Amino acid sequence: MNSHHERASTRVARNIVKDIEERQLPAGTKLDSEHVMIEKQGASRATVREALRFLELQGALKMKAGPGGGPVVNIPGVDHLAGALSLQLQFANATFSAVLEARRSIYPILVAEAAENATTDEICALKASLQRLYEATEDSDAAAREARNFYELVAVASKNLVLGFLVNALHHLSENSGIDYDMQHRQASARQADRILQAIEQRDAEKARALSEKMHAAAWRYWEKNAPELLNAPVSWITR
Amino acid sequence: MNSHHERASTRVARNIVKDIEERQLPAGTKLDSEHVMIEKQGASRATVREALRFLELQGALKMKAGPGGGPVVNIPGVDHLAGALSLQLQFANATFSAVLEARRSIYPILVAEAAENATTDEICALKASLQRLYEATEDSDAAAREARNFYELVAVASKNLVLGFLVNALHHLSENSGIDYDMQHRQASARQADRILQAIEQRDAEKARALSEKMHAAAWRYWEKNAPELLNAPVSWITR
DNA sequence: TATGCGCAAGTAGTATACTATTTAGCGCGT
DNA sequence: ACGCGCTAAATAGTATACTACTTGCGCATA
Repeated sequence: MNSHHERASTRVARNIVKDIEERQLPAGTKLDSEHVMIEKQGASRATVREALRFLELQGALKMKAGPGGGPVVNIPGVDHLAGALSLQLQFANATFSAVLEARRSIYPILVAEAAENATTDEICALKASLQRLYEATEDSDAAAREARNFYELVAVASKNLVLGFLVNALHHLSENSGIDYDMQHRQASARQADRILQAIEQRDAEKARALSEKMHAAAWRYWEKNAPELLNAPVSWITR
Repeated sequence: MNSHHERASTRVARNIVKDIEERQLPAGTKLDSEHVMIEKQGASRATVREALRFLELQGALKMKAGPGGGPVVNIPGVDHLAGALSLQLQFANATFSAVLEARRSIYPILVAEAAENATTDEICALKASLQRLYEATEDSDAAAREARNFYELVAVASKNLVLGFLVNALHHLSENSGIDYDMQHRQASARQADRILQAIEQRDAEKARALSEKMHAAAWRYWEKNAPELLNAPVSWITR
């Protein structure tokens, strides 16, 4: 028996999420507007809005104004998970080096699992992404974007949904550190990604893992050399 | 010019977090009360409360009523991270099998790193926890609690802060599935934990990793045999 | 007929005021 | 000295009004 009353806004938020789950509402579905929810949930407007705001910040829904507007179901991206994670890390006084360590530990696993589970289609998509990665080495922003895309494709190919989420969230976090890789590093990264992809194609999980470990070791050295102060910089909450 | 206006409540939440970060406020510190924040932030009460409610749900602060009450700085536990993660997973239509897969992938790494980095003090703490684990095999709840504690100690010993966070959040999630291990499994788990701890003590990372993989394979078989429907059950948002 | 401009309607967001609930602190009485 | 209960402070929740923004629709004009 819950002796301490659950918060009204929490209850409303849970009801909304439960409703979305039960009715299997796809992204883009219009939910009830505020005053309808006020009636259905039997809560005041402020309470309902607190719930909506929380779910919006978590990426579970978007809110749009105007006629035909209102709360709309949304599938949260990794950036929202990264936001929640970064908040926790800030309160744990974590530094970016901790984020990099976690990435260095997890990513090789993800790559190895991708080598075991990737379909030929997924390998093709990875090859296309790699091609774009080579072409984008000139532009720092474009390279970072394509690297992110490559990561996501690897995550999908690994068939390990949750692990992919976490790795991508960590990637998002380290991107947010303000690090900027130079052209030389970007080119080297692309070549390493190339070799990893070859290992994946050969279904050689061990080789892919080893290459990935080397790649992250190189990235670590890059940080140490070019931005040692960033390694000790505390993680702080990112809000998109 | 920021064309897309940042939400007032988001801005306030960010300011509060920023303040906590800059002043390095420890857990338990009383923050300004609502009406003080209303003045300082120049926002309405509803706005301030939306911000406070969000931070409360994220575990960044607690709110207490009554005199001497108000918002109090709090260090969020893994349960909050688990909550955020579960929300994301629900929207990704993830099942508990995905959570278990991720755990199976990450935990061996964590254990291996613990073998490399644990101090003798931490190994002592682990031994004590293991002892309690043996003693708690009679009681399902107590065993689950002590297993959690053991996990947390391993996470600390690994010195990999972020990885520990993630593993513990995943553990929290799988606990929340409603799984119940029988006595035989609890005893076997304790024995396996014992062997892993021995490997950690011997600084044998590879052995610890292999044992951990075996342990998770056994846990997987247990789920398949005793609760196959849970493996395919969708993860849904947990709100403590 | 097409196009652009503006008005109106509907929604999110903000502000203010009031009631209910919780609880620490204090005082009074036995 | 003990405890019962009052009170005040602070949040929780509700109600209502007002503001700002978005967008569809229609009218006027080229």
